[in-house]
Amino acid sequence: MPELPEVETVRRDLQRRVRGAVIERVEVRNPGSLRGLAPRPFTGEIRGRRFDGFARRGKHLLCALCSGDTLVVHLRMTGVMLHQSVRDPLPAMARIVFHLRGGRRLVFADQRKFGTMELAADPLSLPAIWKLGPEPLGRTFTAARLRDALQGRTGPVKSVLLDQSVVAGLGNIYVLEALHRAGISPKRKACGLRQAETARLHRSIVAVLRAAIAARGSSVDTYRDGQGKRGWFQVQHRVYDREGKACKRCGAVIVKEQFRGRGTYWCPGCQR
DNA sequence: AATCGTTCCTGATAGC
DNA sequence: TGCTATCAGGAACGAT
Repeated sequence: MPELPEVETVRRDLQRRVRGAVIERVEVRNPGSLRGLAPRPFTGEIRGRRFDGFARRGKHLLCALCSGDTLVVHLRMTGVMLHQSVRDPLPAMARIVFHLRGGRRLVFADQRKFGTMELAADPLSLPAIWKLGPEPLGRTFTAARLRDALQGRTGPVKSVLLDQSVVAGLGNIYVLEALHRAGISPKRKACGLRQAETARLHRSIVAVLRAAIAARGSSVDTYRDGQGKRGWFQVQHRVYDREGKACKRCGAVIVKEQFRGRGTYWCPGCQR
């Protein structure tokens, strides 16, 4: 599923290939993807505009239009943003299609229809954006800041790291991968981590995200980049989707358990 | 204020 | 073989 590294990969693809493109027409094939907004004002505001640039905040893709408005996209579990030629077959799960001048299009496809997009004059006015915690690859995300955020949180560290107001952009895959690298069990109480463990966790989060971006993300299931290609970080996973396999660090068998309604992978041998 | 369960959705898959 | 039940999960939401 698209988390920070996947959304960042798509952002870079679109920045390189779609920036400057003019939208001739918007096709709304699934109005539900527009988060309750009626299709008519949506298409009307976008038609004829130019994509000025692509930014990212957490897992949100921010598409700036020349009108000053921003198209805020969240891919959730199965969303993809595919830049293709009009000669290419339209994906079966195409939900919103931006027909671009010059024979190309930008397709928002989404199997499970959980993904959303909305138009905002100022993205910071959206709760989903202003409530976000620090960018884990930004200067404000320090070990001290992570330690502060975990203080007073009695829930399991895995759940707390999935809270987007603590750190922005982590999902199930990278939380579990970071916890393994840090040697910390997902079930540990967040506020119970020692300072050295918090420091290790901070380093692990940064390291795993950087490595995943370098590998263009994890294509465990439906994730694809802006050209429809797979990422390859999944082959570097140490716990996620590795149930029953040997831990690459200590050799113990990786276990999977439903924990708080989510599949949770960890190594009982080296995660304490 | 934090936390927990529920809900949304549909293709893939396991089980019979 | 073919059908059906189950599963995957980010985040909003309501209840506690």
